[in-house]
Amino acid sequence: MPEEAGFPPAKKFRPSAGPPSRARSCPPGRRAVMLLAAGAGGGGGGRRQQPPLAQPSASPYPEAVEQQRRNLPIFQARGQLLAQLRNLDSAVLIGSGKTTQIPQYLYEAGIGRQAIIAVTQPRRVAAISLATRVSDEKRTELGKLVGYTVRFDDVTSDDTKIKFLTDGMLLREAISDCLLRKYSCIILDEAHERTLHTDVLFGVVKAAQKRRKELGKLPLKVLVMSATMDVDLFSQYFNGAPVLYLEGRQHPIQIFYTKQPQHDYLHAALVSVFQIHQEAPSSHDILVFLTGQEEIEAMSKTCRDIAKHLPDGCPSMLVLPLYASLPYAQQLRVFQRAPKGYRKVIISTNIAETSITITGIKYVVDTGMVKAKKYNPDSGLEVLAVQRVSKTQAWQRTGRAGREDSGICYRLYTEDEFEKFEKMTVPEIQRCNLASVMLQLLAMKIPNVLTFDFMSKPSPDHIQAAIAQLELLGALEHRDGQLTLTPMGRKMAAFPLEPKFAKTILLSPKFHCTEEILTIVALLSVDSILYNPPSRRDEVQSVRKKFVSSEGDHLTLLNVYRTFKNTGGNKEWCKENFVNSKNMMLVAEVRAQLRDICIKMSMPIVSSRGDTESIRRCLAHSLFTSTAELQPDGSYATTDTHQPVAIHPSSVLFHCKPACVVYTELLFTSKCYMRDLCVVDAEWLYEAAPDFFRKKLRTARN
DNA sequence: GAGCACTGC
Repeated sequence: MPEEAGFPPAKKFRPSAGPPSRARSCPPGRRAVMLLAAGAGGGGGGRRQQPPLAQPSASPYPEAVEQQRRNLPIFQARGQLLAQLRNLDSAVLIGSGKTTQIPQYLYEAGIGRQAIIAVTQPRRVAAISLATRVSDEKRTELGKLVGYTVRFDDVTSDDTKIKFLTDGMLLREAISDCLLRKYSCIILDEAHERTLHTDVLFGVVKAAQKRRKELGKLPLKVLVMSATMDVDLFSQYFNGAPVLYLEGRQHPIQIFYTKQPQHDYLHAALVSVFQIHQEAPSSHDILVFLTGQEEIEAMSKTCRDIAKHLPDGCPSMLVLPLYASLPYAQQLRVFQRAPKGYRKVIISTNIAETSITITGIKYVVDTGMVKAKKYNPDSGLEVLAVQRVSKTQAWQRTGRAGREDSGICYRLYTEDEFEKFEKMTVPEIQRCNLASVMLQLLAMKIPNVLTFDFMSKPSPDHIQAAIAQLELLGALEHRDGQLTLTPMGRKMAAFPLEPKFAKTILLSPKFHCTEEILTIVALLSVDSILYNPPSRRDEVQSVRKKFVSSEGDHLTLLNVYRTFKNTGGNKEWCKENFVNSKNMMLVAEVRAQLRDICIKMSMPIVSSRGDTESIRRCLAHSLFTSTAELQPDGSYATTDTHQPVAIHPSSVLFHCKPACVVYTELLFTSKCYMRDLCVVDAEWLYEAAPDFFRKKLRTARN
């Protein structure tokens, strides 16, 4: 074992259930408990294992499919499970390998047949692949009995009874029907991830269930599914719902901690990788968790360099970086089998923790660090910082080593350090701007949004900051002591956008530039279309010159999009111009969706025909809360709070000194950076919001 | 003067 890291003897545990002391016994005091033996039966285990977009194949032998379903460990509990679920309003299910089977069991037993059974997922690919798989198992065409709904893609019909959908999509549906009348049963899967949308859905679904009961309508059954044991909160929240344990198949994983704390986790990771590399058979792949692109690219290069000079008899090494902004074709390489005699070493962000599942991983090296966003409601500032993972996250990483067979996990921290990690990751709802969430809840006509029944309540300051932001955008009014949406607010809620971007679109007809604003907002609402490989920086700069606008990033991006469209945009063009084609395609889809919404609202859609000033005026009028001015000493400060800020190095204005800018995002990394800037006239801002600036200037002087 | 974890509508 790596000497410098100083690993003591291993500990064994079973991954999906957390620490061993709790894995095999159920906490006392449960009303209903079910335990299944691990390791029984064949078949696929019911969990998605294929890479994104891989097509799960239908078995040519239908009987075989049915036999496979019967062989799943969960099948033994089917009768007992159904007997309980039939009579319950709500239940919490723990364990793995159940997402494909539970909805089928319910349907086959005639539970929830009066309407649709919904299964929500945090991610699109999961909703699509699960629906595909279940429709195969039912031997029906996808979109008939079993279908899915995700943004831009609705594969359902009047026959659909089992519907997989993203939780964000179900939340959208709740805006037009907050009682969710289409559904008899809602299964909230991957609840342990506590994504923003899942957390809001908890509240919306609970309210719908209660209201339907009061009105004597079709009852709504709610099942919460979690892969981890920390479910007390779920059970309490859903009125003490019973917890059912379903132990799935899992493989033992040995864990090694370091003897000493590691001050340099990158060096420790490097040492561990090469220790494993020199000892283990080449077919055993390694997955390393680091925090970000730069770190990962640097470590990849170092690994490749060292691997060139290893002694004879050592396997070759195939080093593969993995992070979200990596072009799709390069991401796919992690799924390919390495050539004979090569070991795959995948160096990844936490994208490999949940979003991407790679088969064949035998070793996990966990640095215990993650880059994550925090939000400060006082300043409205988002801080992106490297920090310790939570225990839950560490278990999740460890589990990645035991998906097909037993595995080994090296934790580059001591056991004492691990014990001091936070138990759970802070739910997203407590670390992000809540303006969108509040707008959506108000659009659902939920009575007291300020006291909404969240499972993990955000602080009152946090909610108040979101309300204040919506007020500034003109979305709210106080009527009869209640907060309600203005007509503007209702229109804003129709767009799948941050409220300030929805406002930008709604203001654009006044400036006769809706065509351009639709493009700009679409560009801002997806990940950057610009691909910046650090090793080819000079090349990127010279290619990008032709698009650059001295008026800022918004207009530069608009130029890239226009050129892409005018040259009949294809992947070849994207590659030559360092444009991420996947994101570019997405921009076109988003734009079309936003345009449709405008048309439904009977908004006039006109172009400014080359007049860029009107576009900048429109941005100034909608983003007036996010502005900064040049100070006498050459630095920048925000107009409202005089927070010192700097132009982000990715901006086309990085080397320029415009007097006044609007930005779309403030991000604190090593400094407080403004991202996506547009040059504006200070006068336009005062014109846009005279009250706001008068008040701000006064407080600033005091 | 020098940099951006991950989803989703």
